[in-house]
Amino acid sequence: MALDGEGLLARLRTELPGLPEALQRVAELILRDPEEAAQSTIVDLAERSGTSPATVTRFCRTLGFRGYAGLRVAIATEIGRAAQARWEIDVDRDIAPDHPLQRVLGVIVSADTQAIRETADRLDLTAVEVVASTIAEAIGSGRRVEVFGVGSSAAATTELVFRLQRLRVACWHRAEAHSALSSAALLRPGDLAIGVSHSGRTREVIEFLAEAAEHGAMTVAVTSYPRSPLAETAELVLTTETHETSFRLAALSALHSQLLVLDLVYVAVAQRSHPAVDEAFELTARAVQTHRLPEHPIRKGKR
Amino acid sequence: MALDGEGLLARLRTELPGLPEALQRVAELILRDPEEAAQSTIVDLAERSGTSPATVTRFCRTLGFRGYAGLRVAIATEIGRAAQARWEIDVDRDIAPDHPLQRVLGVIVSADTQAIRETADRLDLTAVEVVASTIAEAIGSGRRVEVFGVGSSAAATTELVFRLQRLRVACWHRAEAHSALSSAALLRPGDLAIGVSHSGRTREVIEFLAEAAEHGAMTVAVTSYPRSPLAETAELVLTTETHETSFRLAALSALHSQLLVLDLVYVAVAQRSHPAVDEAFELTARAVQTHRLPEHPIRKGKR
DNA sequence: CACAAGCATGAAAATTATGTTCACCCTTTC
DNA sequence: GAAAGGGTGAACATAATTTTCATGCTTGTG
Repeated sequence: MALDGEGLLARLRTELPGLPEALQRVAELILRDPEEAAQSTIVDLAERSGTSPATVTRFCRTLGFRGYAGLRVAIATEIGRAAQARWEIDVDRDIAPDHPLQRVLGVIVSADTQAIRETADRLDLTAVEVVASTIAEAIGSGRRVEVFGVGSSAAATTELVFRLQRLRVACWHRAEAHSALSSAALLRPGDLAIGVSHSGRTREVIEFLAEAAEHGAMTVAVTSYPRSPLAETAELVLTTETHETSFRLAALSALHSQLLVLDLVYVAVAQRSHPAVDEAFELTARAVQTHRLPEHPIRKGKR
Repeated sequence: MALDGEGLLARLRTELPGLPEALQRVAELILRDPEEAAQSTIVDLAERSGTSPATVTRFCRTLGFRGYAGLRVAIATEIGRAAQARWEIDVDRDIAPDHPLQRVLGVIVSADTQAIRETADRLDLTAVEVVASTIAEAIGSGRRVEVFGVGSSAAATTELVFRLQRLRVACWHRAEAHSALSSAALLRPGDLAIGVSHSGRTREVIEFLAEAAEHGAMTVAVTSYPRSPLAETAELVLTTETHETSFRLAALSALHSQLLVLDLVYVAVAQRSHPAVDEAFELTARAVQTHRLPEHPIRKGKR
């Protein structure tokens, strides 16, 4: 969407503590009943929050809107969104130690789904296209794909590699910085290096991409911050949006965003390597099958 | 909302032919670009539709709104709804080799978000409660937590372990079946074993849980099939729903569901281990910090 | 401690947007 | 072809929004 109020309510909640007192009162009022706020005139809002219209205007400006109308529309948009998505009613609250599980779950779900949706909204499909084609070309051609991510991002990279290998892509994930750097140094033009880091500031990953670039490989960054050092180092950037409601939540949902992006890359590669690879697909599926117990009629469980 | 705009745009389209000419022009303009309409003042709208403000007011009344503000909010709400719905529509389609990326993305997003929501809907919170408390008790008490999953599920388990370790839980993830079995054999009453398998039929994982149970550990299965052998082996079952639109998609979104469940477990443990652990949390965050390049000036969001 | 500098705030003025009235025009109908 | 009736916009009235400005409060400094 062009003009977005995406996560407006979330942002309000986040920024609320940093706001001057009068503005806080306005924010609270809006958060307490967004629907009503969207209907109110600026005077209403001012009165009910015990402030003045001038303050409300300032409030809008502070949030980056041109004026009250902008805020109103943004709130209304959010209401529409929430109405459509049942789970997002509880949107964007933070988690406190004493919150019941039901609520915690609601918060996590909304953070995750919103992260996924926003990532999808803003993803640069052209870049994905390029990445996928490059990987697809690497199949059976002796070209290599090196993927690197540490900490939480490692889960995403492992998964990508695991899947790409099923497609017969010569693809590796390095568990630690040293071997990642060595592998990067062995890359050549035509090869591909993918670095994943939520913050875009993980030194090891940046060095990994830089090393790869130096040796002529194409470099791709997967990060939430398109202006981070990692992004600047890379040729192509795939942006993963996250909901900055709280630091902890952002970290959790970042993984979902990363997976989404990498899933798409994976599927796109599978599409582009058709049909030679469909076979590889089936083969690996069958190999795994033998480790599974046979499909069987369902036993009536005790639980 | 009192006068709601449910399907406002649809209604406009329906009623358009029956409207007088000037009002039609207004309706068309709105339908052509609802977003822009929501941003415009009544004068803008009048000018661009070649009518007068008076006409636009009449238009609002005709539709049952109290005035222009009402219409505006209704349009904005619709926009939000549409934006949200966009990712929900594509459900139940499959992916074919020739589908464009945009569509593939839509299918993946809807499969993932739906999997997340359904998992949340059906999750047995009581079981989560028990698991979380057990893990929380394990902190600093010499009790152990062993987690095992192979293939795709390994990503989820690695992540869980990574996070739990930050909370000072004595927690391990085994990379392969043999060491998983040995570790399971070393478990004792009070310890916990978590086995993750989408299908619930991965032999290694089942054996792992069985071994753990034999030694008196509490056993938890995370699987999409609550009546699978894995589930029957385990004491507690956390069910991850997936959308069975296609085999491939189910596998992709299964990971999101697993992550959701394990995220919840993680947060629940963090809650229950407060406050001794808040410190551990900060500490690890800081240790990682030094590997990051310094934070840089934050973009104060324009608009 | 006095004082300046800097913000936050609301009162009131200025501007703009919105709603209302009314005169006109174009159909339609008899 | 005249009267009735709805549709329309110009002009006005009202209300909402924005801007300006004076004031009080905090913060840092000599």
